[in-house]
Amino acid sequence: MLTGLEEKVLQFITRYIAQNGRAPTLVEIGAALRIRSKGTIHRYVESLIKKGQLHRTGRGWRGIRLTGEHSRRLTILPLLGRIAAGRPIEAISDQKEINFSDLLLGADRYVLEVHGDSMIDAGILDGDLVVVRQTETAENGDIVVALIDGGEVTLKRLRKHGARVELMPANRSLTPMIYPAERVHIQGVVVGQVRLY
Amino acid sequence: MLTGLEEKVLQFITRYIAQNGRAPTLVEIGAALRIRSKGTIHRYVESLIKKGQLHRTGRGWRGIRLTGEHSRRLTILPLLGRIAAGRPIEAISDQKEINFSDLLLGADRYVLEVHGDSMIDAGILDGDLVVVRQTETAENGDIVVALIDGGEVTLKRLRKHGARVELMPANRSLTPMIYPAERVHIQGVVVGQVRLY
DNA sequence: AATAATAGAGAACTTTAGGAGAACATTCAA
DNA sequence: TTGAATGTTCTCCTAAAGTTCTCTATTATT
Repeated sequence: MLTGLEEKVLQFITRYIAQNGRAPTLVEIGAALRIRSKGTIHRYVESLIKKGQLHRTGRGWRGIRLTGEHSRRLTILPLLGRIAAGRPIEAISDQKEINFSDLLLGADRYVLEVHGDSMIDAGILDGDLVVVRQTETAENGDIVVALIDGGEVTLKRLRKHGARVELMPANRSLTPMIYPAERVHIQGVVVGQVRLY
Repeated sequence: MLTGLEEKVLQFITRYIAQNGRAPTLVEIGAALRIRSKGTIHRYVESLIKKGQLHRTGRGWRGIRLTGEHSRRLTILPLLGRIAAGRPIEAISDQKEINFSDLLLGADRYVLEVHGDSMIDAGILDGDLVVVRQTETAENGDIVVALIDGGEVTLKRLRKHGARVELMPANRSLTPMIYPAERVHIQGVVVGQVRLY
């Protein structure tokens, strides 16, 4: 059973690791809790270790870990909350994590740089990168990399109408392209989109 | 467990190898990290070898390699070419690679889920994830996470006008918000945007 | 009232991270 | 072959961090 302060120390350590990827120092913990003494903080940490909430890796600085925490991968970043782009709301702090491995892993993934504006209404801008999963089949509504007549490649939203295939740009000023199914070969499906600022 | 500097050395070596196809020299590593002593760098490299992050091929110059486990981190995907979203052009096949590590690396990065439509004209849609670099300073034109009056958080494009700060939504139907500089605190700058389909 | 648990301060000490650089050995390319 | 570039092995140093200890105060329980 944890005391009030032990609970707060543990919460702070948890949040710090989630945000910074490494443990805080004793002084950093103390600063957060308005405690000036390193010795006092040290006592709490030792107590939390004894109670099984924390453990130590080696004996260097910042050498404490949460118990049971799976090893952090570089592709996992903390999801700190939701931010309103509409009207201001407060950012929520929770424990979720975003695993980019889901987007990146797999030998069948590759990246294309998008050129042009035809998918702008789907939030895919000129210069964006799209992560594509290599496949020859796609569902209605997927954004696909389509090979037309074996020569040209384009990025469009797919709509199948029996023997005909509609490749729909996401841009109000452009019109859909309609082809017989045999002229269009799916090269892959967009599974993600990334933009670097 | 790696120390802060060990982590930086490893990141630099990883990036250097990805860019140049061969390992850096000790002096090159030192120059990147503003460390003058070869001996100090050598100590870090030895430590990373002992900790299994690097290994040596023979003993020539530039004779270090990334360990198998490390190079298996799939933050690098092949960039196969450009795809036209406007009118069809052919996909170019070249050797470039996209290094997502640049986006993901660093303990100062975190992710926010965007809620709302105010950045829609910048291609940031409701539900998108933005990768934020924690900082208190930003340049004109940056998309920033701004804390207003210490209470509310919002995502907007920054424009500074002397003592006044303009937070501009990227949505034609919304108007900019203008505040005295002291009411607005920058929490971070958007360095990337990711959408998972 | 006595006791135990909780809580904080801080002094004194040890250990670790990190940096500089000298001296020497090895490797590579002109 | 030879010298410059690179790698290796040292020692010395500092600041930051962790550890151990004592002293004190408060609060709840018996």
